[in-house]
Amino acid sequence: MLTTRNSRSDVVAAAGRLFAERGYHGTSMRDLGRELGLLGSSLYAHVESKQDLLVEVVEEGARLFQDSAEDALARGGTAAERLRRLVAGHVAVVLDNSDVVRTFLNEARVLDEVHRARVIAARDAYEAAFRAVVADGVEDGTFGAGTDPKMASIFILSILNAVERWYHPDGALDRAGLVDAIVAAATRGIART
Amino acid sequence: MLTTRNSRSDVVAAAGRLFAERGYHGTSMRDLGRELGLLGSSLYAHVESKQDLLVEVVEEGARLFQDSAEDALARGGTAAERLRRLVAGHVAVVLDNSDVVRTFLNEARVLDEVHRARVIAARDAYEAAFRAVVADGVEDGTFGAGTDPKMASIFILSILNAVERWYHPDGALDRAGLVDAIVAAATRGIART
DNA sequence: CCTACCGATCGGTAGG
DNA sequence: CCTACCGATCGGTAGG
Repeated sequence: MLTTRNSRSDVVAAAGRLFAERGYHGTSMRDLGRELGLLGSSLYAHVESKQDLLVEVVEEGARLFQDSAEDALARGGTAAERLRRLVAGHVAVVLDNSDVVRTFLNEARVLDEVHRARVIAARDAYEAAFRAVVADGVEDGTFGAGTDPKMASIFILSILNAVERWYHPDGALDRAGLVDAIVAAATRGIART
Repeated sequence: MLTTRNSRSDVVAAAGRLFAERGYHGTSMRDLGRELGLLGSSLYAHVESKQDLLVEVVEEGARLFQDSAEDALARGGTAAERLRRLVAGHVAVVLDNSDVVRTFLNEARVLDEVHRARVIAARDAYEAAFRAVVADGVEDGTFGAGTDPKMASIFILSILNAVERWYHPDGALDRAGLVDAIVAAATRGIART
């Protein structure tokens, strides 16, 4: 059995896994090395510092959400259609990159101020995309006239960001059903239908 | 200026603050000592171990939510009334004990299996209270007949648990307005009204 | 609550 | 990617 050498992206991926599971401060470079079958000190052939690894994982998370929102909006359509694509895109990002997303959501506070500010800006831009779509939906009558786009966006994103905490892909609810349920909650109400 | 000695509960309170801000692994006993104006080693006059401090903070969080749910249900009333009291109680717990709550929500994974299992059981019981009230509301017609109590509870709790991440008490939205908005999202829909 | 420690582990480096 | 380290910091203890 041939064990190939690790690439830099292997190291980043493993770091995302451990940071997600145990947190940044709960993961030592020796833990990370063990995960890859090498010594902690050997990691410095691939990476400059531990912080550097966190920066890469978190910025990958920011990129995934940004790209998802861009895709969802680029195809146009009604506000309802765009909202559904935003929700479906978010769910896909969370379920297909849970390590990166969990690190992005929970460990960004450990970053130095410069990088943390960048993450906050990315989150704000992402939320703004949701807000704009909801505002469009209020104008075209998809959503109720009294809807506050900011509050609605916060609530929708609260539901989306919590998905990772409870959803199991092998359960009774499949991915499309999950998206349907969240879109229904957003448009028809949590306890409606 | 007289500086009094610290009590055990002072130590636990300070631990909650630092665990919430920097995480359990991001907080050293020397950090905690500095916060209280004493040396890290002096903390062991008040407490048996660092883990012990985490256990106390997290179990206080569990207790706060349990008591809140018990109070909300004890006074009876319609499903809608009980749901509103559950929401208002949750918001009060979060806003009046944000350090404890943040530690409860984010640092429980660090606990040993026995204590972590206890926390998970407490969370399950708390969610069950929401589920039961929503189920009652479906039966008495307060909520739509198609409402899934489990899914609705998860969504409501997702919104409630996220409050701590964005709500600032000194902003335009006061506490009663926040509760109203969340109850409205739960009953009339996120993007309705 | 302090002094004076302890062994273990941490992130990281030099040199191969 | 390993060997062989480094200084700093960690949780915690003995004795007062």
